[in-house]
Amino acid sequence: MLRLAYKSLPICFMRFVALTFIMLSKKCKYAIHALVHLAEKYNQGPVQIQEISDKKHIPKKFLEAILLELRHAKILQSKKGKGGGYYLYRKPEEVNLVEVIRLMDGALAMLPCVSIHYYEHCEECRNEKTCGIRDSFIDVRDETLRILSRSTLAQITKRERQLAESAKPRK
Amino acid sequence: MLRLAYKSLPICFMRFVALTFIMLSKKCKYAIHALVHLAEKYNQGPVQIQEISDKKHIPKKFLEAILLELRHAKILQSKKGKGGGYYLYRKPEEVNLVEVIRLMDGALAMLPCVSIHYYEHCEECRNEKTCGIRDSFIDVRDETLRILSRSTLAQITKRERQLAESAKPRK
DNA sequence: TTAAAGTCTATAAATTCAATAGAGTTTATA
DNA sequence: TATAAACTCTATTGAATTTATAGACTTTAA
Repeated sequence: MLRLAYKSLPICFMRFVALTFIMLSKKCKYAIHALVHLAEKYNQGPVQIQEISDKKHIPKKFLEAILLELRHAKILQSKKGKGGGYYLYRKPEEVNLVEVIRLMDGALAMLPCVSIHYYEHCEECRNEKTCGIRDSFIDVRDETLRILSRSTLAQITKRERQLAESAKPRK
Repeated sequence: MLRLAYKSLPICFMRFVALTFIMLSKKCKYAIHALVHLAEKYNQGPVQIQEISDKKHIPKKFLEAILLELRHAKILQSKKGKGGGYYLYRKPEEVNLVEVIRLMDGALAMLPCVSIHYYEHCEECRNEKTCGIRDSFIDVRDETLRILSRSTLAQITKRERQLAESAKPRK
């Protein structure tokens, strides 16, 4: 994720460094927003890429590729030809953020050596058994998984309706 | 963080894509490992860059820049000239992973719109007040902060000693 | 005075991210 | 059955970031 946050540091190559954040990629954010849009339109027929692109301000060509990937993962289904478009392949309750993030960005863990799906041996610690750093990141991973697996498209759209309701001016 | 995990996908530009993970950068991992090493040698005089580089398998020149940055953040102190090196500026109890990660990689939050230190308005959701996506990521952020702020260098080295002890063969 | 060790500026190579171009295929419907 | 709408797929590009290296400079102990 690119984001310019200028730091004044004496080291040349770090002086006007754009801080990279440990954040979701744009691709992943786009995917989530597109899915939420489709969840709102669940059971209302196919939605065109152009509509999602317009509503969520996502570059159309980039969105095409993202939706295609979601279709291959059997999260979305599409209908080709005139009157076609994309729609959810499963119920909104059955799609959670863990699956979407893993598909788009890969591991949820902050270190490869604590990742469940993308595990990789850590170069720096000689002995994983006695590495005191891993524990904290295992805890973070588990909490993240717990929270994001509860966040389904159904839960998100429900929450949006609640927030919209409470934001309305009272009679 | 670069890591090659090949996916077989029909889309050309995503076929042999190297999955990017939402992970700590190498720079940040190196920083943590270097700090743990210095915490182990707390109050034992300056430790040379070369020693840390050798022990933790970190490229020396890269490590130099990292240690310098940690010194500017008043986490480390250095001694120049012969017999010089780096040592902790504060007690190991007073350096936690939140500070180190924020310094090296920036925000801990997974989305700019839920970040405390690097907040940025979200382009995709028109109205932040009624966005149903933010809540989950606020929860993740808070749990991550809670866990990593408890992870101090003192806690990590203590844990390493415990693990080393329990890994020993019984008499 | 000299060797050891950190400081600093500059640059390079590899990789990733985000986006775009354009031809091809499928389908509803006039 | 022709046509326009809409998804599918391959390919490529440009910019930015990450990681690493080169080399001159400064400080200090002995």
